[in-house]
Amino acid sequence: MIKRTKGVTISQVADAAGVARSSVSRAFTRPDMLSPETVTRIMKAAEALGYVPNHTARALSTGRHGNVGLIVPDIANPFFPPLIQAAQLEADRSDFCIFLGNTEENPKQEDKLVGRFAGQVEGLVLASSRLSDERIRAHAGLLPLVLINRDIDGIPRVLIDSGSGVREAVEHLAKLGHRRIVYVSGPSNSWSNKQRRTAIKAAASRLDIVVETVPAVLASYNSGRNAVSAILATGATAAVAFDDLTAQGVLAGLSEKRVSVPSDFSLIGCDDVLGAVTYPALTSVSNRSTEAGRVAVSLLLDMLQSRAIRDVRYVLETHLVVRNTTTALR
Amino acid sequence: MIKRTKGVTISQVADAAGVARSSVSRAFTRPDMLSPETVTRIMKAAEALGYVPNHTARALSTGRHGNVGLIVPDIANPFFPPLIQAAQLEADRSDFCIFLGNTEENPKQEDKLVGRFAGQVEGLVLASSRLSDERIRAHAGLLPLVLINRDIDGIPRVLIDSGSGVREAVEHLAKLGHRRIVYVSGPSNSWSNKQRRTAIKAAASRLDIVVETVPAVLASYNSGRNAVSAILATGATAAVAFDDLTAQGVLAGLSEKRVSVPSDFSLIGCDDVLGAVTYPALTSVSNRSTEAGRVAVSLLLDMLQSRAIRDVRYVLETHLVVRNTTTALR
DNA sequence: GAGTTCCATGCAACCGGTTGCATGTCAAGT
DNA sequence: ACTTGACATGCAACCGGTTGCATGGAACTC
Repeated sequence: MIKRTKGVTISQVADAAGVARSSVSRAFTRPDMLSPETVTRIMKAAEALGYVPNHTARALSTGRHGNVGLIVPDIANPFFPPLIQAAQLEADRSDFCIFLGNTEENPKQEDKLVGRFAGQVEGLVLASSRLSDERIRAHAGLLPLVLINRDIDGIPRVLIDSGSGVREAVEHLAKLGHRRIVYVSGPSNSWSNKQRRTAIKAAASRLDIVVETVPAVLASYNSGRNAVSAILATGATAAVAFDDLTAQGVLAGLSEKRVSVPSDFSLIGCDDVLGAVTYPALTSVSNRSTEAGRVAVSLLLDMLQSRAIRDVRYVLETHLVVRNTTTALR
Repeated sequence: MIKRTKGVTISQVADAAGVARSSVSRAFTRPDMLSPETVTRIMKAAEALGYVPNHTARALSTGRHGNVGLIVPDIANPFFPPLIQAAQLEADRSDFCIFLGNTEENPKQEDKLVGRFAGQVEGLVLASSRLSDERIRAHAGLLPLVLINRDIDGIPRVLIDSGSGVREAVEHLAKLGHRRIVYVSGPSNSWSNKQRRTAIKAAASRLDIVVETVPAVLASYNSGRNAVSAILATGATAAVAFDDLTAQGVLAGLSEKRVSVPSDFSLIGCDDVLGAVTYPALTSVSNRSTEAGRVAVSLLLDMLQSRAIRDVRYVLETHLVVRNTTTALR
């Protein structure tokens, strides 16, 4: 059986060291205000008693608890773990802790989480939020907010411009001789999906390539797989998928239909989350999710410091990473 | 520019409703103690002012803040996201929030995070902790702790018994005619790695199969890929890898050496995190990470309720999921 | 040696809730 | 009509820190 030791308070330390509570407090927060001897005496007493400042009490009186929240739609989507990791690391550098929320792609759940987090975090990062602009604006009125992959005026945001990479993807396919391609689209309410579809169409029309869109409903392996018949029906010779997961599903679906990649069909993913880890290595549009997570948290911490909200719009460009699922048309 | 509204306090609501602060407090926490009319009057006033109870203040006086911590060694390892997701969901059901910590496989960082979390969480789940038994015991003395994939007497723990699945894997290979196999091992300080290696050796010796161990240092794609030469040098016809990531690396390495899977070589992964999402579909040992996350949090919440620590040892069995990377020896 | 500064420390109010106990009111019991 | 009890509400202490201001003594000035 393990017994719990309960908290040592500042008063106990003060008694032990023969000083006032305020001095103990200052020994920990502003030691320069005290004489060095007093500080060491207090520290010794604190050490001996095993004193640890109570985070909650400190938060109550200062109003700063050193926590930030991070809300993502789906942790299981491989796009997010690196983002979360980077956010965590960045927060850690400033001794902040991260509250993590997963919304299951559900705006109601997202609203609920924001509410639960508000009050225990100093600020919030919303990644790929599924909330309406109005809801986001409303939340931003209550606490500092930074968005990732949502573009709302007046709210600091970090945008991964997959457009630039997608453009390269189309150019790459054009150079390989493909004239008819498919875009396997993702969730219709996703900002990234709109961005990618728009970029593809623009690039294709510029290069005189025909694009058809096949919807994959969700960004998932199975949707990609189920989309294969529709993809082949278009007569296209190459496809760009909304993300790597979808692409991987398409890959599997094609292989089941004995269409081999890349000799019979070229395929490009987005986000580059699986490309380097699977076989055949997927040609994909790089994502900058790590930077996005880092920058978003760093921006948020800046806001907390300066107490001012600047209208930042931080754009991260992406590029095509060519691997082994694309080849020249014979 | 967005301006922040600052907190409405219980006193303001009390004034507005013409009652004492304590009544407002009770209206929110124990409405049964008040007359229904008073409650509605208070609620109306609160609503009008936009009052939201201050979580921190409440936590300070009650000692309960409704947060639990979850610490994992590597979010980017696909084993963990489903675990985190399930933990989150379970916490959510009881209106708890999750603090997430990522240790980068570093015990120092883990220790630091535990320290930072303690004091703002009511309890902690340590998944695949890299800490020593002593450190874990020490932490368990300070706050309620539940372990995942660490087996320490006296501390509640959830164990994923990959042994059972690994045994099935060896039996499967034996049935296919393989007599000489390789275990591509993972991090040496990992509990799961020990468990898997032990299970393989036991099963193999029982079935009269030769096992050689090839280390892959880290559980990663590249380590697996680099291990291929050593694997082939053993003359084995099949391999079981520490996890799916490693297996995927081995797959890539084999393919580079023109060894095709499964016709020339059979390969089995562990954790089943990629098998269903890549091509060719990887035969793998199922993981139960979702259940593990859910059960661990549920156990922790139970502990918090009853304030008692039971010595729970919850074991989740695993099974082999046969897909397309294993075949009979010709 | 008296006046002025400056520094180290203590005092006490405050952050925003919760809760044990006291008080007052009203209805039921006899 | 008087007691008794139940119930609704208020009072004030408390959770564990932080911080503006007051104080006292030492050093410094002239």
